[in-house]
Amino acid sequence: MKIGEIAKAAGVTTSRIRFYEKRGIIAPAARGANGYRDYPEELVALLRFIEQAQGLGFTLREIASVEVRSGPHPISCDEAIRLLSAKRDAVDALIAEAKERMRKIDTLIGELRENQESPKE
Amino acid sequence: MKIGEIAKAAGVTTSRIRFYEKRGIIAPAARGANGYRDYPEELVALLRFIEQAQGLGFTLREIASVEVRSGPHPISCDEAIRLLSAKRDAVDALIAEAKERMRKIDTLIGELRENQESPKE
DNA sequence: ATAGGGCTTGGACCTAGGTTTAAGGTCAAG
DNA sequence: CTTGACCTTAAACCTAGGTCCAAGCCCTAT
Repeated sequence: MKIGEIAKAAGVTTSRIRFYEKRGIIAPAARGANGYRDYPEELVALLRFIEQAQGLGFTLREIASVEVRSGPHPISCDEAIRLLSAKRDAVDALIAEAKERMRKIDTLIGELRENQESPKE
Repeated sequence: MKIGEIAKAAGVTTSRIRFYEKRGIIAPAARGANGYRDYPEELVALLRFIEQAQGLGFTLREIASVEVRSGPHPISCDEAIRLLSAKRDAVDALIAEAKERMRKIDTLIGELRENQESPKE
């Protein structure tokens, strides 16, 4: 598959694919006789995985550290589980913080509303 | 308070404070006769709030939209409630997003563990 | 064979959020 | 009065994650 085809199939831009290759997030593509990049269809899954991982808050660096070493089946090792667990904890902490902040905001809103109802103080 | 003092008190760098001022995240500081920035102690709390908000995933732009207006000209009670409510909704959305993120992470971890138990297919 | 797309490269540019640096002014202590 | 710590500015630089562009090749259809 040419770069445009795989980009379309995976729903990413061609420039992004080349960017990923340049940064080592994906392996350099094989080249046809004309110099065009030639991709196996499996790369579609990988590109989707990268997007998914980014959506989960992973940096490209983190993704590369998992993906590059483990080849075509990227998400299948202890390390991936370790990284995901760490990320899970981080997201959990984020939620706790956000809830605390919301509680504070709610308190503040409540106070303001009271102020409004009894403007005299 | 001079910039170094307030920076230390708030646990941020002086360059960051100047950067915030330049970007309009905080109001321009008063200046002493020597041209030095002179800060009220309340700014410590604001700087801490900015860090907190960033920790919750808010961009500086979003933070500025609330902060700048609550600075020089005190906003009305109504407007404060409106802004806070918008913020509340944003935090709420963030929490929802984070929960979804965690759900996906848990799913992935589950799949990986299954993969581990039944190795190659 | 000529037009149009798609491909190649490198490098410039972009937003976000800062840090670092250069060149200089100020202040308090010794 | 000199030293060192602190302040001022603008501008350059940085990482992350990309996009855009120019100049030029390749392929396919008409």
